[in-house]
Amino acid sequence: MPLNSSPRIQDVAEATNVSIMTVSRAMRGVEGVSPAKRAEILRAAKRLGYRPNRNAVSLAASHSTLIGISLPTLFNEVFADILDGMRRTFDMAGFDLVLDNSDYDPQREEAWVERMIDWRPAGVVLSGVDHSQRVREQLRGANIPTLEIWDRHDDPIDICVGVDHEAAGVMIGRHLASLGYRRPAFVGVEAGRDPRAEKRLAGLRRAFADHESQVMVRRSERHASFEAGMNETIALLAAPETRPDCICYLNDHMAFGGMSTCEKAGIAVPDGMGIVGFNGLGINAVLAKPLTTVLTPRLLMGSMGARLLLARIHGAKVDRSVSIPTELFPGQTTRLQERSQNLNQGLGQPVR
Amino acid sequence: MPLNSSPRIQDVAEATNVSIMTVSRAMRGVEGVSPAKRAEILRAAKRLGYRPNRNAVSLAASHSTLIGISLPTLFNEVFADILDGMRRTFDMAGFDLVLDNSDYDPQREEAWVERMIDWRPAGVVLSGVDHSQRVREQLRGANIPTLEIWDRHDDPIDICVGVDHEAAGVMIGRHLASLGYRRPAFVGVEAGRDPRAEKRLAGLRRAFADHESQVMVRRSERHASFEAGMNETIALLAAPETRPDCICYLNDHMAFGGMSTCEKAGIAVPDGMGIVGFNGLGINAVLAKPLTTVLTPRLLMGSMGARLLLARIHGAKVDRSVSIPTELFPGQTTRLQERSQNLNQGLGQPVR
DNA sequence: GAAATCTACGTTAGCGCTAACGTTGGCGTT
DNA sequence: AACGCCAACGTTAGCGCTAACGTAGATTTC
Repeated sequence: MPLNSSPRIQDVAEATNVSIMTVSRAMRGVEGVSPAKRAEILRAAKRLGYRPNRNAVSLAASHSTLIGISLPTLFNEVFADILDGMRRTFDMAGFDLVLDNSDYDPQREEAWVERMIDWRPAGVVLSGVDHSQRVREQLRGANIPTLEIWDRHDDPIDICVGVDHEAAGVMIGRHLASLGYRRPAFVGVEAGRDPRAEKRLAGLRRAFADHESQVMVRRSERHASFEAGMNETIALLAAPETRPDCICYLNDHMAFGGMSTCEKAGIAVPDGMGIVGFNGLGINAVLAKPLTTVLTPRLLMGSMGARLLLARIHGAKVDRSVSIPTELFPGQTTRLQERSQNLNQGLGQPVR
Repeated sequence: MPLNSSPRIQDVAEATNVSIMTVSRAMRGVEGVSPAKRAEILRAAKRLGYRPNRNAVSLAASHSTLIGISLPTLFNEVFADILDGMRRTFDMAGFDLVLDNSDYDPQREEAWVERMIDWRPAGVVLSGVDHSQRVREQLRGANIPTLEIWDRHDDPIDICVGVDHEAAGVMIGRHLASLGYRRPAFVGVEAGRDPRAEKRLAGLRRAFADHESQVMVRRSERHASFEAGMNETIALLAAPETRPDCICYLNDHMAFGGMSTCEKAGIAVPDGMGIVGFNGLGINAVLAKPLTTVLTPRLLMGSMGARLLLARIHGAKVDRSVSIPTELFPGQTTRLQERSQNLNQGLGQPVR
């Protein structure tokens, strides 16, 4: 063994007087080695500090133990949670994670998928289900187990685990409508930058269509932050005649920014204005007035997705599309119960 | 070329009637190929959809284009920022990132470093400078370019880029002392879980030693969250006789939890209690009463670290240890100027 | 008790690429 | 004309490992 170079399988073979194939079998726990010899080989390997070169293993096996993961961003607690949920599972199974952040840019994702395939990864994880045709073709063509996570779809590239965002939007809309809100607004980011948010907006519109209410929409050109929530809310409040009576935000951070803005402007939350966030982020646990939001079980989604992808990698038959239920969390930023329309109009007559 | 298998260099060589070595040179942009032939080869490669198998490249070259990155967690905005700062730089240079989260556990880090070395990575990034002796030996022994980021050290494993946390602690302490605070407290997490925080505490103690003030310390057993900040603050306020007059938190999130707790308890911030966070996190931009905190340029640190590591990988001579300056941000959670001790004691005499 | 079977190995032939060195032919030099 | 030189290729020998097949001796089968 040359100086300053790690030991190879050959070195272990020589140290134990067996062929390198026997060492290979012993190291991998494959059958065909007597228990005594296996123990001796493992001891020698440990003594010499031998560890298989993963590049060589990957080449010989025609695929690596890398899992490629593409998420839009890690600034978003949602994706950090999902990643964490997956990490433990993949780690325990001996896979290493190659991470990319697409910054919500499909072209970046496409370029990265191509590069990732060059590693012959054991699997690939993409966020959401909206991907370029080329990405779909490449992954299917290369026959790489692929998990789409966070959103759901009836025809995933391979398998998917996620939330039904349109249904969540409907749930929010019905809740608001049942509390008597009738002038809804939605604050998100530029169309295409977050397809999930657009689906929730579609659900919201569907729910309010029953009440013949239009949904006002504002989209920030920046990312979905506290500040963006403030700015768009200021814009929504500018014209009193078109002022909404409730605002649904893309997430809790924006919603918090929006709520602060309303209160600074002297608008009472939840009576003058209903505020709804999304995701149930950490911040909500310490707000004096917790946000009404939708809880999304992200860690669970991550670990479930990872386990499913592992099963798929090992050739098991798994569900193609798994839907994760969400839950509406009624905070103090929406009314507790319907405020009578009549009272609202000052008629002074109780309804019912 | 077999069905359902990607083209190899051989296929391109046959399509263009040259040896595979010429294709290899053309693809890599290495000299020794005429411009005409190079163009023809690249055209054929594109047409066939040929892309070099990275596992084979890595094996033949005896090292991969992977960069291993170990961060404690991504829930912490700090590390998400640092990662993002590095990502762009590495991405543009054609490196792929293998990510691990150690959860602040040195043993996990050690195990991961060992596994990472099996990939013969082009470089490794670790967070902080506190690593087991074995990690240091392994990385130095394998001669892998290694960047330690976020903290600084005079004898890094290889190179380091970070903040001088003890100096930051001193800066905070002097600021508080200059404003007349004399009963400081520090709220962090269990010792060993965040060595940087301990260094800041040491700096804080050093600054207050000049005023013969002891620093009260509380450490949460949970992670540095809003809630943990609340809980430890409640504990600090429990005994009125030992109540501090200012509290430094491990980060802005904890500080926000602490500030909310004080105000709920009827303690005026900043007069009755000074509150200092750390890092200048996103939340601070939207708080009604911005926290006094220390701004740490994390994106800059990430991209600078990445550029330095790249230079190191390419064999350039670089500084072993780079210190990044921090800046104290005076928010509204510490007094604006010294409140006279005399006035404080009701003597009614102006000082000086 | 001879054939069939099994256990515990070894041998051969790659996986797909690159470093290092070899070869060829055209060109300038004297 | 003889030589050296260089650009533009090709050839050889791996990188470190595994799949697939081969084989010797022990064990079982009927």
